Amino acid sequence: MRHDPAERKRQIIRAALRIIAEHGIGNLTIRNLSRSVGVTEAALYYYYPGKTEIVRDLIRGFDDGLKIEPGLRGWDAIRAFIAGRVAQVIAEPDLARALFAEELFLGEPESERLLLAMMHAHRETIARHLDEAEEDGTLRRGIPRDTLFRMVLGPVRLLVRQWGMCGGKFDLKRESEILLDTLQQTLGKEA
Amino acid sequence: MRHDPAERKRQIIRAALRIIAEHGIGNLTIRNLSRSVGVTEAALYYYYPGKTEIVRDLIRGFDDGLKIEPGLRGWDAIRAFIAGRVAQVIAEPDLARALFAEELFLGEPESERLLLAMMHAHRETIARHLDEAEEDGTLRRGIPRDTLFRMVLGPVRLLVRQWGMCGGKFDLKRESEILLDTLQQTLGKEA
Amino acid sequence: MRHDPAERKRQIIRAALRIIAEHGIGNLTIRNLSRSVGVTEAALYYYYPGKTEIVRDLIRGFDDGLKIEPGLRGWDAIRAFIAGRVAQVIAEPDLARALFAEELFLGEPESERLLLAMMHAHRETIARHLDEAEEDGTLRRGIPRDTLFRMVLGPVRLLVRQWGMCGGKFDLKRESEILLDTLQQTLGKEA
Amino acid sequence: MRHDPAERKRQIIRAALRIIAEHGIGNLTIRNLSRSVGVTEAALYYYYPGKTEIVRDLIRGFDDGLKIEPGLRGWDAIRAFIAGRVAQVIAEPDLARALFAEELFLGEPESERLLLAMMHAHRETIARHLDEAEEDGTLRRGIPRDTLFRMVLGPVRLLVRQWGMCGGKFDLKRESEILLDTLQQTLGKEA
DNA sequence: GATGAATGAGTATTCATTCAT
DNA sequence: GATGAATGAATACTCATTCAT
Repeated sequence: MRHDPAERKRQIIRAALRIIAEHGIGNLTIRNLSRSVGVTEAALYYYYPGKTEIVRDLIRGFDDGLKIEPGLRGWDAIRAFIAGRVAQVIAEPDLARALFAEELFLGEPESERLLLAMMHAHRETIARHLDEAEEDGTLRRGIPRDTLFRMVLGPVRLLVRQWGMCGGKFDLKRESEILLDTLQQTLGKEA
Repeated sequence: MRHDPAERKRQIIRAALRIIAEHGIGNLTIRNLSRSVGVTEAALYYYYPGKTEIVRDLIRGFDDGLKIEPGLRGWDAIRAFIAGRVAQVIAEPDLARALFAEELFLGEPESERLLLAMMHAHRETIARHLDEAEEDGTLRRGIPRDTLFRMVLGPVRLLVRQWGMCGGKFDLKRESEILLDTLQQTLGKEA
Repeated sequence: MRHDPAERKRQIIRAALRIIAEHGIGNLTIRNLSRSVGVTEAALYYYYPGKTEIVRDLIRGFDDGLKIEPGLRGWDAIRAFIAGRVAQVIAEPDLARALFAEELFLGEPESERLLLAMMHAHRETIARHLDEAEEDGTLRRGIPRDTLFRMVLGPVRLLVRQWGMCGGKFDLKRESEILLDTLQQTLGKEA
Repeated sequence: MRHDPAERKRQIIRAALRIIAEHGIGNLTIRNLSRSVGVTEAALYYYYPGKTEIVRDLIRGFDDGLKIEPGLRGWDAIRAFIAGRVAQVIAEPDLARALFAEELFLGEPESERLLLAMMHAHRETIARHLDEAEEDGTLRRGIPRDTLFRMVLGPVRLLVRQWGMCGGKFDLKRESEILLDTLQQTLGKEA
């Protein structure tokens, strides 16, 4: 059982993520990756047809298990979405270095496309829930939607990256809750 | 005179930045760089001892011309700081792709250190000015300083990256002003 | 029974020949071969100890079923020999691409030796029958034996290769008969 | 002077030809080639963008210096053409192993095309001169043109290959003259 | 100020082969 | 009879760098 193929693939992806987080994408080579997994370079090609597919799987992992319960709306949905991200990053800390670093994958057109599609989908989701919050009267009116989006997601992205860059030295979950409370408070209907 | 060494170096850095922005850091090779500049690969070594030093200069360029007039304090200083960044990015649009992508330079320890130092310095500066704003009564009390920092700089970073990734399709200056107005308004002393 | 070992081996050899004919000997890899046969790479090693032995069998196949009825002599024997080659090539068209391409198997010493031995044997056979034709008075005197051999077998080789390279677009049997008639006529006793 | 680039390129091509002749095209690797030339593998890429271009130049060399003086016609032209080939092969004996082995380059589409084009051009040339010989009354009538072509060039090809495979053990020039005399005699107008 | 020629280490990938199951 | 998983050595090619000129 130690070596069912799906598990090995996961092992490879995890190792790839760790290399990116620790030594940058420039050091994500087949050699480094195979060593990190503990097999030969050739062995990787038994599981993946090429490096491209490894990176593709890695990027797809950015979205894994990231579903908002469909019942939620407005701020609740946004909080759930962000809590999901935070949980994901805590579960796989190496994600924090790569998750929001779209530039990393520049030059590999397929990766670029994948990432852009993901970003777009997330923006749509958040924007929809911000609209709901406005309707519900729990969000100030008059702020342009794009600005609003940046004010909500910008801080989250920075928070996660800070956590990644300092090696998880602070309590990400707690800080994210403080951040969201503050956002909700300052962006909420003014007294 | 057209090619005094300092100018050539600047030319090299600009070409490097363009390559990173357009084709990713993985394509920043001595060969590509030399072709982009229009000289031989060997010629680059006349100006720089090696690739490392080119990247170092490139990163140092991130901070060039980024001085807040010393007279300012509180929100004025913060706005000036961010306006400076925005002006810098508009002047050199390729910056937008690399400026906040600390992960790009992972694996080159000196670059990492440089970037972290820059980030730290900026955080100190902003934090100081946020303190001033609190003292001046133009900023809500009770928000932890780190959270505050994230809420101000996170959106700016995201804004600049969006502008970079969409190829400068919107008016960055205007959007940054809207963003700052909104920030100042929502974070300001409540009613 | 559909897959008794001998049949499988023949199947492997046939597949190998087809690969060489269609994609060149550089594409005769264990992987391509196994896929073409429809089994795993490892499975080939059940039937053959290695690639070398596969190639050896393939070359041996060049001579399979190539027997001149012992009763014949002179031109009749030569015609029978060549008709045999032609029939063989028509039965297995991929042969036409490899049969006379001794260079293909250079670098594998055993294959080289095998091929040279085959060529030598054929030359002896043909030469003997040419001698007989001279004795019988159906062949001009005065032409050196080596030249004679080249004048008879050279055109046949070229004919077969042309047929192979154009994908069997003309009637090989008919053309070979025309060729032999003409050879016999022009090389026969002058008026 | 020892190292002007054109000479180095010629040196590379010659080495490549020698490898093919001695060890087969399967051993024409960048590593073997570079060692044979006496430089690093990387150095080859200074002169050629890739292996493909080396092979292309090599094949182009098959046609180098192969011009029939335009004044000649009929048998004279054919003899000149063949004498040219023979001289070429004697000057560069490794050619003998590769010159007529079209199969060697199967699977590299560009090489295939190049070779086929060359073969076609030569066939046209020879066929034209055979027509002339018929007009001039120095060639029997009634032999189909394709057959005629095979009867003339087939023996030449075989002769050259025999010379190549036995390592130049006999006098190629002399044998080729004997061959041509005999051809001209047997194919000439019958008494 | 800059080039042409070269190198050694590294890149992704493919090869024939092995072996426990 | 055959497979799945793996390997070590090779493949073509690119990298940053050097150095004589």
